[in-house]
Amino acid sequence: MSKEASYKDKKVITIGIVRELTGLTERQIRYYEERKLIFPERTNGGSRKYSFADIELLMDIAEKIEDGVQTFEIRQEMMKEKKAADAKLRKKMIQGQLNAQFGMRRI
Amino acid sequence: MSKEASYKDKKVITIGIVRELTGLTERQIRYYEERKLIFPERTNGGSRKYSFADIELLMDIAEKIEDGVQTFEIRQEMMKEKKAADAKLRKKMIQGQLNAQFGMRRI
DNA sequence: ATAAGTTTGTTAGAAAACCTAACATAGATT
DNA sequence: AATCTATGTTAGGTTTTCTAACAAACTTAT
Repeated sequence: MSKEASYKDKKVITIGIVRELTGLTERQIRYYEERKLIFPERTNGGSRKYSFADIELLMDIAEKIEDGVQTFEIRQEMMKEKKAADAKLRKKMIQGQLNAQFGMRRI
Repeated sequence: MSKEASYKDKKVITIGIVRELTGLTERQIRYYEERKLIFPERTNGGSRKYSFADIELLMDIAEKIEDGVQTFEIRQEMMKEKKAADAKLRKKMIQGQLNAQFGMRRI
């Protein structure tokens, strides 16, 4: 419902803090990136930067790993979810187009 | 209105990122701390950690500094604002107490 | 006008945080 | 049996942060 994702999605948190907040090791966090589950940005110097959303995602990942799910399965799930979300967004955008063209002309 | 300050108030951002987001130098950021305008937390190792709220505050401070306001004046303003906010909160808490005791007994 | 305070830059050296790459291992999968 | 997965550990190097000190340009107070 909201639009203000500014805090949640801004990549501003270094890996040490992510370690503290998630309880994961840096090794794990970097490995999940290697397995394309997570996509931090980088500083000019090359240090990783994460968002709060990333942290939540990492905690979800950790839970699944504990349940014995493998990283490539998690990745598949995530791609499915993303595909569904994208479809929903497309639909909404088309709705918006229609509204822009015809919305004001309702009798 | 809101209660979910979790993202905005969590101190998770290192000084380099704060520099990038605010345009201030690290020297300035540390100086404003010395003047008690801002209160970062610390990692175990001693590195400063800021919140998004801190960053917004720093940008307000920067604006005032540009307008020629001195740090101690800014501090005074801030203390006044805080005092007002505290009073408001106290009032609200007392309201809550009253509600807890008598709120259910409304006829 | 002199003294004192404010704000910021710069420098230096040390410590903390982060990086990649490689090797190791235990367990799961093929 | 061979491969893949997930994680630990180590090593060496780079980036980031820290404090402290000195300096300079300005402003405020005496």
